[in-house]
Amino acid sequence: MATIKDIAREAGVSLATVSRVINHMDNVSDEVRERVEAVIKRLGYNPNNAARALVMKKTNSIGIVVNNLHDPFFYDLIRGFENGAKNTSYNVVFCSVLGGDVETKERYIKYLTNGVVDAVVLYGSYLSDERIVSYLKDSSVNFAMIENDIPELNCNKLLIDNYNGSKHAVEYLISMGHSDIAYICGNPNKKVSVERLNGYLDTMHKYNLNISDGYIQYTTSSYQSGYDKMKYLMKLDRRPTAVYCADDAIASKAVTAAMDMNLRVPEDVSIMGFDNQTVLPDGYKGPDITSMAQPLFEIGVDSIQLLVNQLDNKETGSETIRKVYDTYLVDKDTVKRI
Amino acid sequence: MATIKDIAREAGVSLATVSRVINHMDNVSDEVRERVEAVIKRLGYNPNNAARALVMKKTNSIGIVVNNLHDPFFYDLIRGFENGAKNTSYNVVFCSVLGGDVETKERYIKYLTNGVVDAVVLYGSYLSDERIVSYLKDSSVNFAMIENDIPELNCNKLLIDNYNGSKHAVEYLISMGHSDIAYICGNPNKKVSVERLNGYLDTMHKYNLNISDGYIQYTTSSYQSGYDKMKYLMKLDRRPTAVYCADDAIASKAVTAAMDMNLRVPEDVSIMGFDNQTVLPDGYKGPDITSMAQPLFEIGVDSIQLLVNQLDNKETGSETIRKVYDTYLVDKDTVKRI
DNA sequence: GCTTGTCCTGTAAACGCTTACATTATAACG
DNA sequence: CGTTATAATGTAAGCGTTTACAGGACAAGC
Repeated sequence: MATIKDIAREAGVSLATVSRVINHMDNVSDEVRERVEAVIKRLGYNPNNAARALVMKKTNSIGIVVNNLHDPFFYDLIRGFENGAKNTSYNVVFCSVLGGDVETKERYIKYLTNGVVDAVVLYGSYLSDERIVSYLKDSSVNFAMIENDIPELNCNKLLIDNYNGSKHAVEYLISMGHSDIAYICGNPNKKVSVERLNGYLDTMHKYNLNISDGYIQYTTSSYQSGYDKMKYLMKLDRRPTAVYCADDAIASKAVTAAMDMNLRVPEDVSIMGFDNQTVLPDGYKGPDITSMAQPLFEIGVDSIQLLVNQLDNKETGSETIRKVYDTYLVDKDTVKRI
Repeated sequence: MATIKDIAREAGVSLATVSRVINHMDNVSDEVRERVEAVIKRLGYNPNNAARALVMKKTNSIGIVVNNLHDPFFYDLIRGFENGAKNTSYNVVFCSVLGGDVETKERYIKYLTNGVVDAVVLYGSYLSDERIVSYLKDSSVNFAMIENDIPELNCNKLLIDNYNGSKHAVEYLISMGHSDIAYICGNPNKKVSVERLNGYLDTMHKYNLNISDGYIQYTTSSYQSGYDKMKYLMKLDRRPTAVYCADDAIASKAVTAAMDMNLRVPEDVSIMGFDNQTVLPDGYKGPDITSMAQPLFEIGVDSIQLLVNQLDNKETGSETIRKVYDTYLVDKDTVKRI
């Protein structure tokens, strides 16, 4: 690989002059500029980013860390990131933490934040790990956390109003005439699950609706056990007329379970989900699921552009933002009025 | 951010000693090691990767460049990359080129290959762009190209046998009693489309089957126009009994089109795809598509591990490999014997 | 006691770049 | 013609590491 030194020698100028040409500074004579550019072209020179990052303390890139990049849930979010980065001068790199493994997560965060990127977007549950939070707390790179409101962390936050989303969902079911509404909860250790659960509980209470025995089911791993929980619900003496699920992955399993029991959705049972996940794995073939949508595309775009703005305007860059996004109902084919 | 110099000062040792401790070299006395480690912990020190990369000419990371990371087509491939990287010491970063834009692609490749990663995996069509090929030709980082066989490029290649896959698909349809077999082709400027088309043509000829007028349709953008092409085919005087599609995105549109015309799949018309794409966008609700599967997960794993091996064994690392992967038939629900 | 070897530690150069500062050449001005 | 401003270029330090080499302390062997 040719270095700036090679260019300087070949062109008969100093290192500084070559650097000036590379960085398009205007205090170089046309004659010298052309000579240097010719040599750069001839030798196929490209500046070394590590060296640049070292001296400039700036990499012009942004990192994104998510838990299982392959998960179709990220479809809109990734599109958001891609579009947010378009027309900026920043390179965006994605890192995937397979299975959400904490060691790997920590490794990637440290890797990125030490001379590789200028800012990082984090998605996923980081609450559980004290080490990561305390590391982030005194890191000097800019952060944006999506869907994770860690009080002791003073960084940019892009959050979803899960509680009110849940409330909205339940109220919609009620408005459609349902009162026997069951709930299949996600992993109860996650904050998001608790928020959605609380939205369900509070709304049921608010409208004086009874939550019969067994109406609240907890999935262990969201995708798989939703199927069994749904079958359980459908066998209850007082069978719910509507089942609200903590996310669409669960809801899709619930629909499949109902169909496998020869129940029609939504004629025999209404089902609602959360996330409005347009891409579902495993060849789901039920009706499109009525769901509370998160504006993931918008959040993806916003998080990148927010960081770019902060990086480019160093003075205002110190103040972090906290934005809560509303969910919205997307009415499809799994809820019927009774 | 604390630097090695701060640690050295605080611990009362030289820079070299700190470096030795960081890199777990054994020629440091226990007493000094502990002292240095304590300071490192106290100051929350982490080594700067840019500085390291500069002096070591090694980043311990691998880059991946694909064309639209959000595309569900990449589901298995990404899982492959993730799993291939697991248990290695390399960090893997993904870069997405939105819309396959050539400028962006070049930018990302140059970014990665100049001091950011040690090796790069490329997926997608790079044939079209001379600049990128010639850049790659005299780059010093290791490359692995997936699904793109560029003769003048001496790098690792992981290829799909599209021709024989297509042959296999058509022979299967023939074995199921079909002889009026139409083909919906993908973008004919792509090599992969040509290979699959040739597989279809040669197999039809081999079995002396007539390709009626209009039986070969070309989609412009694979996802959208497949729908219209299918409708066109279904209106032909000599309506094909089977339609073989260049990929599953097209096939899913074809199935939808057939269903919208009140044709049953596979009772009224058989449809085959290519790629065995398990995750389809847009709430596809037809039957699971019989398709030729690419071993994308395996290719993902292999490409990372191949590069890791080459990087770790510098002596054998010079010889590049070229591996052609066979596709395999996955029989689902869109082909019927007649 | 001197040499030799071993173990630990320090010194300083190097990686490839940017940039503050110095220097030189040239033009402008009285 | 001397002074001064302006523009173009060069010199050298520094970014945070690693590592070849040197040096010192100490034990072992003669």
